[in-house]
Amino acid sequence: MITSRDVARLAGVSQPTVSRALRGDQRVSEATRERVQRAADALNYVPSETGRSLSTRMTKRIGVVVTDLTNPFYPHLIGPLHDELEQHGYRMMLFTERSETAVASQRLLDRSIDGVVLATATVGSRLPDDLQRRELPFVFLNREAGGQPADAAVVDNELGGRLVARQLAELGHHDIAHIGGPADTTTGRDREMGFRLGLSEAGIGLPEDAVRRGPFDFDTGYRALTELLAGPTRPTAVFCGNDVIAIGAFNAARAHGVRIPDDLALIGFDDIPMAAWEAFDLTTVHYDLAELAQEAARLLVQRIDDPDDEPRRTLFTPELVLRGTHAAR
Amino acid sequence: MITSRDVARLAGVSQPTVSRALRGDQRVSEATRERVQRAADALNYVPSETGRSLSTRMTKRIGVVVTDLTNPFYPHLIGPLHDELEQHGYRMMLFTERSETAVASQRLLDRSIDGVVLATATVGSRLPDDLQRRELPFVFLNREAGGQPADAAVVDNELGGRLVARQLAELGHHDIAHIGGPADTTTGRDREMGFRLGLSEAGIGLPEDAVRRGPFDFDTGYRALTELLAGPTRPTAVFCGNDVIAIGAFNAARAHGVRIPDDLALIGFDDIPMAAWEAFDLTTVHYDLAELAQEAARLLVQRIDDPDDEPRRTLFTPELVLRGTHAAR
DNA sequence: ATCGGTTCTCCATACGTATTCATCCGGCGC
DNA sequence: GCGCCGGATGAATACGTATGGAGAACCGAT
Repeated sequence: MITSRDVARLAGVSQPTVSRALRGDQRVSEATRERVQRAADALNYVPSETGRSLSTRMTKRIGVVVTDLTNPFYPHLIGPLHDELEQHGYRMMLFTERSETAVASQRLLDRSIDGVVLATATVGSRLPDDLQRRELPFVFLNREAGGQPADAAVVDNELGGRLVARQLAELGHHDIAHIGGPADTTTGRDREMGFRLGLSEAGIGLPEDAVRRGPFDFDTGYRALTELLAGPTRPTAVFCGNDVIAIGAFNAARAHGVRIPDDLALIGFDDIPMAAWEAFDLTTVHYDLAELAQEAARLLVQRIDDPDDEPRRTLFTPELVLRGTHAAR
Repeated sequence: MITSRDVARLAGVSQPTVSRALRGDQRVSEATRERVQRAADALNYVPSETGRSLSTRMTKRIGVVVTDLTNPFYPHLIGPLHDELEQHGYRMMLFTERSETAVASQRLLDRSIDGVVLATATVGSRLPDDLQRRELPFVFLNREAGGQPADAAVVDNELGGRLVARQLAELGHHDIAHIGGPADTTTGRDREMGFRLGLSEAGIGLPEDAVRRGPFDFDTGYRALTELLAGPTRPTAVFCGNDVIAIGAFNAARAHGVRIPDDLALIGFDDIPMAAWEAFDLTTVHYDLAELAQEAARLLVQRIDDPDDEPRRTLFTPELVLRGTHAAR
């Protein structure tokens, strides 16, 4: 393996000079810098990231914690996140939070990363506390965990739910159902809360047996809608906790011969690109997903640069996108 | 920061003993091991991954190179890949190969990873050569790059294309089109080649203006089908280079009022979960995507353990899944 | 010629862990 | 009581880079 010593020997300088020259330190003369650069090129030298990390105590790596990668929602966060982090000189390590075991959190705490993006926080989670105790900077993306105030890039989920409620009320719906995300996620909880508030402002109730909850995935929507259709009072409208659930519900509707939007209005949340496909043409709640991820990256990078700043929470304002899956009653 | 020295001091032993004790080295007595373990627990000690890497010259990290994360295909590779790598004690770093600049490949060659999974190889790419020159183990996943023989987990794309051709021939189609992937990918090339061969065996031609090519994404399918529908001879069947293209084409068909499968047969490739959704019910070429990714992980881990083994190429056999997007002419 | 002040380079060392080799100890056989 | 053996531990060092402070070389001014 080629080290900075080899380069130093070839260039006839010391190892520290190589280190400084290649990083553009002003204290190295132009002539020396060129000589070193030539030697480095000749040897195809690439500085060891590990050596550098040990010395600087920075790894220039960020851990990103998600649960299920195959959920179509996350790639739309991870993609922009990756690019934004790269722009700031950071690379991305992926972690799945399947089981929040001690072992798993060890892997975050072994100083192999400079910070963490929590994209799938749950309300009871101990992970944020662990990170705080270790002084490992982190930021919430999309969901929060309650508890201590911390950096976060999130959507005004309550407002989003409220917008949907108003729209459905305006369209004349009364028998309304909700297929929401898990109760221990802020996205699940707040969207439902806003929806309930919006409905009650319009004088519409949301009985508990018209509410289903589950993971933010296709199956949740598929199964829950199947159940709702089999129930005593068929809803005429369903608000889904996110687009992936809505698309699950959409497919269940099709499987049961229920026409959308004539028989059933369906509204999602997130406006992932798939929602706009002709096959679905899903009415949903829009916000800038890429911008959300980028903001999280920026917040985290700033936190790393300045650990003692006040926590900052960026709240994105959602808006309703009216497409083809809603209709008047 | 807590180091092994702190643990050593508290336990009343030397630093090397801490290192040995915590890793279960047999040469440490049971009594000492317990004492060290208690001290480590008391201090919440987590060994520094960086220090360890510098010493062992292994990082237990694998780089995964993809192009576009938001393409719905890749998550189905990355998810199982992540899990399989984790089982072998490796973590995953994500790289995007947007521009194959020198800088980008530096990031792979700085010894911050023990191996690379190339999921989006292109035929002309210099990257595999660079890796080989640096003796950095790598494996091709899904696509190959031609050139030197190397470890690879791939599907028999030619057979897959041939299966589709036979099926369409059997259904009586004559005016057939193909919307394929890029010509510089083995998946694009070989699927098209197999398709051509299969068609010609059945005495059916595939004129060049019935073939469109582009990235394996939604837009390629959408745009290409729109063009084909506007052409002089409308095809009655289209074979798409993968499911994502097929779903793009599906949506274009819907946008133009073309009924599937009555007006147009549509066949994809990969059988990603989305293909089975009722909304699409896509006839496609199936293989075990998760197993493919896992095999790539296994091949890479073995290569790392044994750098001088013969290169191994695992070829998965695809089969046609008949769903609802094909019909007899 | 001496001095002060730059400018450039090097020496020494730090970072945290793993490993090689030496050492120490007790126990055993003769 | 001597030597030997094996088990357990410690001292020294390696891994590759970055950095603080010291030193060398050079310049211009006096």
